[in-house]
Amino acid sequence: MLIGEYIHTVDGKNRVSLPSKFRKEMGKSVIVTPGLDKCLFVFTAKEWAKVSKRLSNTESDLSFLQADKRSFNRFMFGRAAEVEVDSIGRILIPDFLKERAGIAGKAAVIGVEDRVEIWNVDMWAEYKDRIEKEADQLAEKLASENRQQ
Amino acid sequence: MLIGEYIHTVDGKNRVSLPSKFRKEMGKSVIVTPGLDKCLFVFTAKEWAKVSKRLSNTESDLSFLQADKRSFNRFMFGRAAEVEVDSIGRILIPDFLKERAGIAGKAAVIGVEDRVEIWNVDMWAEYKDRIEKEADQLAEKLASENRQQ
DNA sequence: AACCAAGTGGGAAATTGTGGGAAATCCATA
DNA sequence: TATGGATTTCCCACAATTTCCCACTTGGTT
Repeated sequence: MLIGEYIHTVDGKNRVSLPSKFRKEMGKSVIVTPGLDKCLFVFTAKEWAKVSKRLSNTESDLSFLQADKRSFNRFMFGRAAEVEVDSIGRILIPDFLKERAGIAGKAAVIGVEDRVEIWNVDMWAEYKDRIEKEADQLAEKLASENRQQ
Repeated sequence: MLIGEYIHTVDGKNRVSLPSKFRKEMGKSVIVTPGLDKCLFVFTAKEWAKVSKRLSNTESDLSFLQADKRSFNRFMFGRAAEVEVDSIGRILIPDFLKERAGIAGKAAVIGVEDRVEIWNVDMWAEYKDRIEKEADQLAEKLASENRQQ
């Protein structure tokens, strides 16, 4: 399971070290995609297989209108990149993704159960503040939704 | 069951001894997360599995499509850390968690049934005071209600 | 008093994160 | 097709941090 927060540098060649604790699980090749909320998602090959299968399956129960779905898939697939993990555990962030996430200098690398997210450090700090404040409300809400199921 | 209060030092390398009475139950690897009231929760691997399963609701593979779930997962996993218990029963508190809990020098290590909590000593003292006063008031209130009957 | 267990501290070794140079590849142009 | 330049890939090196191990101290027990 991928968990925890790490602040790593993005060097002049757009390389970011994966935290050593993640390396085993990440394997030697990963998929980087634009994520939701202005971060980047990094999936293991295995997770990506799951995700892409679910997204491309036209009979899936995802409540997308077909047009929306096409757009979303362009967003996810069209801008995804398969990148190699180098011999000492770094990945290379393609320019357009780096730009999209507003990443430069330092980046927050976050383990979120089965994927990794890469954030602009400041945005991550802000985001954390916000979710912390909302946490209690959110927990209650999820709990009540659970109850209703 | 984990019970009792211990004041332990957090040394220059961010290490804290688990009370020897807790060690057997904690195993060799635990999960540390930000808890409520600015303390840290320390779960056994087993407890964590329960907690995270209950909260993360993994039955939908694409939970990242829902904003609520994204937030919550980042909250749960992004700020947690899996840490090894060293050969003599200490754990290492990651900087970002230590900071969040305002821990330095000394920390209160509290057994709370099925998890351990780590507190800034002063905050713990205050919290205890408050609970105790509330308990007193509550007792008095109950007593006076009784008297009036 | 001697012993044991628990908590604390610190040194040495191993690992991790970072930077940068050299080799390989690609691309445009002559 | 050959050439020069730029970019990418691969590899090595350094510094800082982390990990591992051992030793000291304290307090309680026999």
